Amino acid sequence: MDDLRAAPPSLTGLSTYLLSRTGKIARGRLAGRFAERGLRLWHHAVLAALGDFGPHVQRDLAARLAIDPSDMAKIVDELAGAGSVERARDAADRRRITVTLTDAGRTLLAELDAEAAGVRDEVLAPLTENEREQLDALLRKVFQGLVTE
Amino acid sequence: MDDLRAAPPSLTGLSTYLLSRTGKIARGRLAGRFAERGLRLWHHAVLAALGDFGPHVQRDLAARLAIDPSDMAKIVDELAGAGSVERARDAADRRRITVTLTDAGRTLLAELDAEAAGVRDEVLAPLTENEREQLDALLRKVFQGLVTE
DNA sequence: CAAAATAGTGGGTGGTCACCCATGATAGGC
DNA sequence: GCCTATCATGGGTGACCACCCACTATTTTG
Repeated sequence: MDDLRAAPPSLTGLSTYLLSRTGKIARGRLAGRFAERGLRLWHHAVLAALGDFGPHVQRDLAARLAIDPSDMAKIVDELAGAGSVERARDAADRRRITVTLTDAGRTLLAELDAEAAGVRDEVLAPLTENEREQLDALLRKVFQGLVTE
Repeated sequence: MDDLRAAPPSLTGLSTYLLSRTGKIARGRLAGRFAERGLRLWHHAVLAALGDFGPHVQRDLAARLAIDPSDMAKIVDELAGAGSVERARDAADRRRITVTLTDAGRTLLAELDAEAAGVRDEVLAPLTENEREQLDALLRKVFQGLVTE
């Protein structure tokens, strides 16, 4: 138990510490898998947003994901370079660029989704199906509280 | 609902995504509070380890918290500068440095623990007492699975 | 039509983080 | 006693991240 490697109980006794640690490990694992493809988590988030909501004006994409428009430009640029998304000037307002998922992007998104599901299953392995649903419901409640503050 | 700010459901549908996000927010809030005191999360972790397990040889402290010994040296140096810990050469093995919590350090630790508990209460505000215990039990199970892999 | 606001982009900054190596001091094995 | 391993430490690196500013092109406002 106290094998010189055990984390301090006064930390592990905090739900938020466990939340942090487990969340960080989960994120790290997924980031690791994405890195093998030369991708980062933001790439997945952008593709997911396009998959879920359809084409976006680039600025709206940044707003939705709460990221700096300048950073979004770089991410979209990388995705476009890989052929996962297409950029098109808006005819009505030529300042705007509409970002659309390509077929290749949709395929990539499906693969990344599968990776994410894989990591989730790994991380939640100790839980029964019923417990996973409980955890999900609780986390959703907490998350909802945080984003609507 | 879809107000251009909503996160992609294919992400929020992943428990690990919620885990990541909520964990990151919780960690960020606590880091913010600590930053006002010129401290970082590692400072708290070190103090907590000393509080829970008593004095440590510096190297063991690093091993316990899974941090690079070189980084631990810097953190301990900062804590010693603030008078929160004391460093003493081990008489038996003069290469080793034993780190001990001072009274001031113990006081600081109590304050940081209180901050951490405050953030936990903030983050878990949407949950009932019973739900918090459920969440804690589930997280502990997941965490246990991850660290004993 | 001039002035102000907006979109995308390039470039840079400061901070954290996890490393890794070199060095000097000390201990232990043989 | 000599060689090797271990400890603490200083210094540096590379990745990532969240920002922020300046500039150009374009649209909207008045």
